[in-house]
Amino acid sequence: MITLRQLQCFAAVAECLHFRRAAERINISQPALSAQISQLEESLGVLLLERTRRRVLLTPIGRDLAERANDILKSVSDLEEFAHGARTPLSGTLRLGVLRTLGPYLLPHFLPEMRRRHPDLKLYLREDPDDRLLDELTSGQLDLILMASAPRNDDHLTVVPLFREPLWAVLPLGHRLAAKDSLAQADLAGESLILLEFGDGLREPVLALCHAAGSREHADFRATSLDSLRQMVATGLGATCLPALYVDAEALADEQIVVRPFDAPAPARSIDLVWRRTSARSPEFRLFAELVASHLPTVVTPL
Amino acid sequence: MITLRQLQCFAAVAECLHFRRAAERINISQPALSAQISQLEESLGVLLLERTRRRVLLTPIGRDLAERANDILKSVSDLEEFAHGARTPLSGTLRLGVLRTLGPYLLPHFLPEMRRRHPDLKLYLREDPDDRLLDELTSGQLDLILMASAPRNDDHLTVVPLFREPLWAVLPLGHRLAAKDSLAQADLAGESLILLEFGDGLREPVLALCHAAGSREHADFRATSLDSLRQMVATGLGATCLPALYVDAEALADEQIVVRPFDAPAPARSIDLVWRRTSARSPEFRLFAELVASHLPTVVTPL
DNA sequence: TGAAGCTGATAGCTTCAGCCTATCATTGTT
DNA sequence: AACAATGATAGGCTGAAGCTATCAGCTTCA
Repeated sequence: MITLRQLQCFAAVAECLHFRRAAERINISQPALSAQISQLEESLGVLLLERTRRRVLLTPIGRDLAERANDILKSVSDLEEFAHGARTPLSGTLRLGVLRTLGPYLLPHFLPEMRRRHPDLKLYLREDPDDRLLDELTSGQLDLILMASAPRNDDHLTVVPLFREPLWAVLPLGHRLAAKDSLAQADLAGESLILLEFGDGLREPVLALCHAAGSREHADFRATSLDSLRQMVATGLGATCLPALYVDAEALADEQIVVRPFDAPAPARSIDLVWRRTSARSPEFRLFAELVASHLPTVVTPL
Repeated sequence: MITLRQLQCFAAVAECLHFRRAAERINISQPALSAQISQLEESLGVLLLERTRRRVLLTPIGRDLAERANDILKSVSDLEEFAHGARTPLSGTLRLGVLRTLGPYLLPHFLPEMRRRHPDLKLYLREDPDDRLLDELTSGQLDLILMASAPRNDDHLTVVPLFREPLWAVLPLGHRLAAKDSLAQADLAGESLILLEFGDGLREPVLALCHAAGSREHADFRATSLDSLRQMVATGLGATCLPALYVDAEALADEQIVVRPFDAPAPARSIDLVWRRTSARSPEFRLFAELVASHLPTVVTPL
């Protein structure tokens, strides 16, 4: 195996065409440089330099190889510079997983500021159900995830609570509860609520609400996205609960539905930032958490 | 400075995500590999791997660097392979200098065969006057030159005589000598011959011929190329002598002029192949010489 | 719950690659 | 003929890189 040292020495000689000057340039003695060149020629099985006692010339092969050597040395120095630059926090590539019911409504609040403060950060975003997110985090396919109610009993994970996101009641036009400005949970007694599938961090808190309020899940329909849920409500299929960030971003402007807050204590889901405890970039991830926390809209409750 | 060994070790671990298997793959012990990785992380100032006792993951930076490391290793292995392949004779790039009055008429005779037998040889061609060719050869800008009457007293050079190229008399239509099938040198007595400038290996032998035959250089005209020389003769400006390869390739078909050979011993120029004695590729150059010599047309005399 | 089996890290030792200084051998210059 | 410059060689030292043996943390399974 040839070494970078050999290539470095060779590149120096190829440029200076003079052993002593080349040796001086890379701060070694002339014999040491001679030895490196000899070894390179030996292991390549090719004469790179044409030595007259009086001067040095590159052989034809030497010319080609000198060019390649310089390219390689440049790549190495790029790599080193890249690694050095990567020590600045929140730069490089970060693979962030996020719930489908959360990402599109939360990220716009902090991504512009993130880009402003950490222009070298490249975010790879992946939306998945919570179980998949956890799998991908622990298997190393993701570095960081945003999810609801992250598991607290797994000491491989670091979980940073970010905020509580309240749920809002979403009713068809002309619903009996639409007349009230805000609802108590008990107002939903007897209602059939349309729920999401598992995995988006919403089904569970709404089911809990049902249990507490004495309502139940709509028997015939189960939605697969917040938008379809909203549209199902708009067609009069029934009522539901939607998270505050989505309501704020999408539902308030929809005149086909009625949106009402709950009285305190409002039902809510908890959003956490999670990473592997062993991750080398924990400090950066805490920075990430702080940045997200400081750019939350007023519809959610910081923790 | 990081080393290729470190990159190689890192690339192996990045692929296997397992120290022992990676160590086995590159045939070192696991502790040795651990040490290499540690040193790489140390010198880059960056954690590349996330070590759980149970398994290994790449950090985000590690992923980027692994890709770069693989690129670099690939370049190195390409370089090695290139150098290895370059040991086959007459491959790679060869910078050949040649006289302007020779190249276009000689090269077509052997270049096709050269390409067939040595498909990996890339020829860089340069046409120049003889003094410039010698300068460029000794300064290392050329590897090999084809010229006339190369200097025999310079023991920095290896000179291989290739062939003698006879000169032919070239006359305007209706010239008094056009009636003869072939000329004796003395037939030119009293003629004014149009000559080339210095440097193309033709002026000197024709001047010698003038001296021997009792003719002289045309006082008013001196040509700068064989084609212009031919055209000057065609307009009746005077007679001249042109080399056999040119005559064979270009002048025989020209009906505006008359071309006549000389009786033996015909005036001629000697063509040599020349390289620096110190050149590492001397054996290949001898091969080159043989190939050229074995593809000469019958109009020249092999040596 | 405790033993067994992985994992990567560490310790102690050996070898050899890489470097230095000093000097040689060749060649071109004065 | 003496001198200067250049790359190669010799001898000796240091430290990097490798090995074997072992440790320490974790998982698995009886």
